[in-house]
Amino acid sequence: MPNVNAKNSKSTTPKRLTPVAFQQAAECLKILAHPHRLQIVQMLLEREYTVGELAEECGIAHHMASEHLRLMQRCGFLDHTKDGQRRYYRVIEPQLANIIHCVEQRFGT
Amino acid sequence: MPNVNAKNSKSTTPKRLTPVAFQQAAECLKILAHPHRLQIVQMLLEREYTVGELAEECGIAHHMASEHLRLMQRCGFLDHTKDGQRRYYRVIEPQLANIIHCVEQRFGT
DNA sequence: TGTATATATCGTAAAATAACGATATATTTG
DNA sequence: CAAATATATCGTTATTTTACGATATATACA
Repeated sequence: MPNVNAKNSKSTTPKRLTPVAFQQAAECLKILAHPHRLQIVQMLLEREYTVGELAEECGIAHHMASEHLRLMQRCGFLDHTKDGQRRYYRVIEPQLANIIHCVEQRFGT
Repeated sequence: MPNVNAKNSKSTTPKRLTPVAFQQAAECLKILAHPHRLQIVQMLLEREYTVGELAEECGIAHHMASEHLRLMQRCGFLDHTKDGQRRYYRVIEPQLANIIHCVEQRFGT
């Protein structure tokens, strides 16, 4: 049986992940796997938005948008900047652009 | 305000998705967002495997692997070929390779 | 200071998901 | 045909997720 994940491999090719890594990855993907959260991330990949703007665009209550943003901030997808009463959210996880791109390819048009 | 999703745009750049598309995308991502299913997909991107082989490698009961495979086949991620008692599963959704690559980049090493 | 606005958090109830034992089906082999 | 093997499905229970009203906090502004 070939060892697909040699300990001292110097290659940069993808490797099998540990059970803990799969666990963490699943938790993060689960956060993303929600219609409104996907829409929010897509918008934030374009530019920053406030909680209220995101809520309006998604057609949901403001406190629900706030909750979605809290979840995505907690798992490292997003961060925000305060400006008066407003909070401007933005994407900080680099892989999100690529994942949303996959979603657009698969479900767009 | 710029129109980011012009009806007659000829560009191939990503577009905002419809609510239904976000819904479908979320359902598919939810299927993927499970530690054992992620591991199964990673293995199947390498080559075909039987239910039993996948179950052994993941350390789960065979009937659980069967259930994961059924879910992923139902949403169009996988398909299988029968060979006697065995069923060889494989990936048929093209975007899965890229998504797993993102996961490996984010959670690997 | 009082009121409005923007955002966040809490408690709870409904819905979805996950895991598991038991059982079923299909195929191979003796 | 009977037993063994590989896979699939069923029924149930525990856990997680979701949505929502109510409430809280923080800032702006009159």
